[in-house]
Amino acid sequence: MPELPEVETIVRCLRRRLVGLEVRAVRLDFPPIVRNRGTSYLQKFAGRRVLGLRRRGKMILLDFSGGLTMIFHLRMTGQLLFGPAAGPGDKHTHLRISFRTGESELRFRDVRKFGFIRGVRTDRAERAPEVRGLGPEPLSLDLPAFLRRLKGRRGRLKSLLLNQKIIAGIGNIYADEILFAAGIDPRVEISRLGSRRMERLHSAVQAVLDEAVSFKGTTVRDFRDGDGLEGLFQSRLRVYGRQGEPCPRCGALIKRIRISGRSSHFCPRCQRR
DNA sequence: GCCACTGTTAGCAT
DNA sequence: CATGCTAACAGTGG
Repeated sequence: MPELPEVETIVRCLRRRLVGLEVRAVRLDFPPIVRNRGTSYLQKFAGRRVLGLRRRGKMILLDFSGGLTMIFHLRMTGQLLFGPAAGPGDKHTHLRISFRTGESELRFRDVRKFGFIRGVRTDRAERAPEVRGLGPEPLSLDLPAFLRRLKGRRGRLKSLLLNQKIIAGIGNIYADEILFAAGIDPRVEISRLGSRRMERLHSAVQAVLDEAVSFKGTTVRDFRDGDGLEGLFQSRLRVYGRQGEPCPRCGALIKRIRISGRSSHFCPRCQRR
């Protein structure tokens, strides 16, 4: 669930809470979420200060003094929460980091356990296996660079938007919203897109993601920011989850179909092949 | 109880 | 290499 706007929201929230804090202890309750070969790697973070937080696609990079970085991916149900340490916590909290000042701790929760953590040297963070293959950031991608990324690709447009190697950070919700904003059918073959529609697509990517970030992301079910608060964008969704409701533009009923295994929502009248 | 469904992506097949 | 399908897990709703 956390796509670019949700991850950006978490990063901005936690930056205010964590920067400057010194780690007291790292406790790991479910070792398989750590991708390092030895899970004891995370113990190296004790005694270090948080220098900053970054986002890359849907990944969160937490930089510590001494040149170490903790990389998080929340996948579908992961949460990164900062708050008062509460006893043993619930069974879905897999990692907790306590700090020398204050009673609050940072917790990594993940009901489905798809998310992961990897500790790396900061100077090698970009080369971590999960970060290395990511495409560029959509919000700093100008039109010519965007067109070059799409050139020579095949398949359905929606699958391309979801491909993190082409552009990093777009997931199922925003792919649908972007295609609605651009007025393009999600099933369209990429090769059939003319330059007019490529331009519309490019501006829709930026407009939708920008707006979703300003509304602090979308909470369908699990998403929370670093303080545990829900996003505000769910009421602004135009098509995602709105099958059977009238299109906000033309009134036709929103359809829901399956495209390469993912549910896809679109307006059959506004969005053209 | 059982089955279908869920926002991601690694790994495998084609 | 590029693209497409599925499993990994746990919970929810019909």
